[in-house]
Amino acid sequence: MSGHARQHPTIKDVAERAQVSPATVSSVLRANKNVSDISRQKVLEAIEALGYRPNRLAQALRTQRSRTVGLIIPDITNPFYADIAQGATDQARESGYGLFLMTACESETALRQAAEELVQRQVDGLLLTSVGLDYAITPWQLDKVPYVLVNRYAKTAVADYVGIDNRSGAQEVVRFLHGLGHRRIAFIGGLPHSSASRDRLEGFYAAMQELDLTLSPLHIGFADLQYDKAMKLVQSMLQTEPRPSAVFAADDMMALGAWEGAQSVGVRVPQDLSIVGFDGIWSTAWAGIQLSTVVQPRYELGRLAVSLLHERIQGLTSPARVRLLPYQFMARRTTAAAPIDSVRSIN
Amino acid sequence: MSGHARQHPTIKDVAERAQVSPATVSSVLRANKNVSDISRQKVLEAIEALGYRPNRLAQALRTQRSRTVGLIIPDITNPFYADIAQGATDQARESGYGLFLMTACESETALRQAAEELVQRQVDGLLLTSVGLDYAITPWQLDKVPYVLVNRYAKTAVADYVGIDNRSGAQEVVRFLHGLGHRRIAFIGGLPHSSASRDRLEGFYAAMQELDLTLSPLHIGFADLQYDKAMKLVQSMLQTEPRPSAVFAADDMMALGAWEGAQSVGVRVPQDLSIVGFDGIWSTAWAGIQLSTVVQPRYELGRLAVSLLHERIQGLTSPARVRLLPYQFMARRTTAAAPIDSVRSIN
DNA sequence: GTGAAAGCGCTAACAA
DNA sequence: TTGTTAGCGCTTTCAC
Repeated sequence: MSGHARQHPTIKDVAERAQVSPATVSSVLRANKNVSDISRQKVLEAIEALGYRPNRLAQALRTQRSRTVGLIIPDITNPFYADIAQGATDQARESGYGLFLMTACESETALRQAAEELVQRQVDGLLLTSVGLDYAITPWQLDKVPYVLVNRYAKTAVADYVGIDNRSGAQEVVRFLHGLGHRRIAFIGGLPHSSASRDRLEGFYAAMQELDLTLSPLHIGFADLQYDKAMKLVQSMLQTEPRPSAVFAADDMMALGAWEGAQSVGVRVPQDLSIVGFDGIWSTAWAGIQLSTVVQPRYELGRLAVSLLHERIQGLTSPARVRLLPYQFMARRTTAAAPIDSVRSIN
Repeated sequence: MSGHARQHPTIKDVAERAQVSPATVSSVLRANKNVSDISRQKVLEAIEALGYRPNRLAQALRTQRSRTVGLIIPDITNPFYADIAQGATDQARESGYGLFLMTACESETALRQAAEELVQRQVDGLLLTSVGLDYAITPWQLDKVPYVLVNRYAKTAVADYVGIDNRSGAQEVVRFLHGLGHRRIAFIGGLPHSSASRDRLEGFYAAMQELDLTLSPLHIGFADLQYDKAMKLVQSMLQTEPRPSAVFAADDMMALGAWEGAQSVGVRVPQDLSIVGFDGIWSTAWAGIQLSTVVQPRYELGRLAVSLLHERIQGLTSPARVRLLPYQFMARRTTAAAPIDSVRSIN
C-alpha cells in the first residue's frame, strides 16, 4: 500500500488495482510468459486506467541492459557526422535502442571523458567516430562495453570498423585530375592522427608516385577539417610559384574553404584552379556549389555501425570485423582541364 | 561478500576494500558530508585500485533524478536543428546533464512516441523543436516532466518558449525587397502547422499589405521545408505571367532549392530573380552560396533552452516564459534590384 | 564521523 | 498460472 499522491504509478499500483501480483504485471508487460487471458486483461485495464509507464531505468538496473547506445562524434554541426548520426538513430530505434549523444571535440581527453560518462550511464554499446582513438580506447578494452568504430579506426583497438576505402578513393581523385591535365596538385589534409586522413594522404602519395608527379612541400598542408584554416592555407599556396592548378582537400568542409580562399585572391574555380573534396556531404550537390568530391554512404555507415554493435551486444564474439562500403567519385563543376600554362610546364 | 568475477566493482566492493561502510563511500563520492580525511583517503584509494565507476542508473533510480534531458528534433541532418542540438549539448554538459537524442519526423504520432519513450527513460526534462505540438503535448502536461519549446510554440502548451520574432523578421525581408524595387514577391512557406512558418507568413502578409503590394495566389505555396519541393514549386511559379521578381522562402533549405529551381529553367539569380531565405544556416555564408537570409542565433537558442529547462528542473514554478533572441537580416548575393520590366509593370 | 537498514521500481528464480 | 522473495547499485534517514 503506497499509493497516495505519488508522482507516477508503479508496477505495484497496477498490481493492486488489477488484483494480481507485481510479477504478473511484469509478465504481461514483457508479453512473454504464461499469463491467463483473464489476468492479462485486468492488468491491461489497470495500466490504461492509471496511465502507467514502465520505468526503463529500473528495468535496466535489474536486467543489466539499458537498451541504450552511446554515440560520440566530434561535432554534430558537421554535416558528415550529422548524416552518420541520423543513420545511427534510425537503426537504433529499429533495433530497440535509445541513443545517447555526446560531442567530443577532437581531443583525446574529451573523448575519454565522454566515453567514461557513457559507460557510467550503462550504455550497452558505444559508437566512436572521434579521433584520439589510438590512445584513449585502451581503457575500455578492459570493460565489457562493446564498441564499433566509424570512419576512423585505431591501430591498437580490436573492434569492428565501418568505413570506406579511403586510400583508393584518394587515388581515384588524383588519377582523375591527372587525366584532366593537372600536374601540380596540392593536398590539404585533415587531422594527421585520424586514420581516415592518413589513408587519404597515403592514397594521394601513392597516386602521385604512380603517375610520376612531383610534389612541392609547399603544396601540402593540414587544416584540421576547418573551413577557415583551409581558406588561409590555400591563399598561401596560391602565392607559391609555380602555383598548383588543382587542390585536393581531404574533406568537403576544407574544400569549400579552399574555394573561398581562391575566390578571395581572385583565382577562378575551376578555370584557374580545380578543387576536389571528400565525403560528399549533401550541400556539395547544391546548385550554387556543385563540388567535385568522393561521396561516402554516410547514412548507411551509421546504420551499419549500429547493426554490428547490436550483434556484439547480443554476445557475438567473432574477431573484429571490417566493413568497407562502396564510395563514388563525382566529377562536378569545380574541376576542369588544367590551364594551358600548367600543362605546358610539364611538356 | 559478493565479489568473484563480477562485471564491474560496486560501491560495496569499494567499501570492503577500504574497510568502511557503503554509506561512507557514497558520502565520499558526492563530496558532500562529514567524512574524516582518513576514511576519505582510504575510499579514494580503493576506488582507484578497483577502477570503480558509479552506476548512474542506480543513482538515478534512488534519487529520482537522471541528470538527463531529452532532445526531440525533426531531423539532425538539417543544419538548423544541428546547430540547436550543438548548443543544447554544450549547455547540457556544462549544467551536468547528459543528452538523449530522438528524431521525430514531422508527425504528431512520431513526436508522441518519442516523448513517451523519453519519459519512460526518466529524463528530467524535454526539449521540443518538433511540430504537431498543439495536439501531442497535452498528455505530459499531466506528467511532471518539464519541457521547453524551441523555435516553435504551441497554443495549448503553457511552457517556456525560446525563439525569435519571426513575424518582424519576415516583414523586414519584404521591406528590403520592396526597397530594391520588387513588386511581385512570391512566398514559399514551410509547414503550415508550425508556429514559426505561420508567423513568417503572417509577417509577409502584413508587410505586403503595408506596402500596398498585391499577391497573386499563384505566388504563394508551401514546400514542407524540403529542398526538392521548393525547387519544383519555384519552377512552376516561374511559368506564371507576370512572374515574380523575388522569392522569399521561409527557410534556407527551401531558398536553396528555389535557387536550383530557377537555375534549372534558365532564370538567373539575382539578375532575373532575387531569393531570400530564413534561419541563416552556416552554408548560406559560403563563397559559392552567399544567400540573403535572416540569421537566427541557433546555437544560443539551444543553449538558452537548456538553461531555462534547468531552472524548471530545479523547481522554478513561475509562469511560462518567452525568450525572443535578436535575429539579423543579411543582404548577400542572391538579392539585387528588380529587373526593369518588373518595376515598369507597376508604374 | 560512521554504519545498519530500508527502499527507489523493476525482474527472475523458485514455490505454491 | 500465480505469488513470494530476493536483489540490481545506489542514497538516505537515523541510531550509535
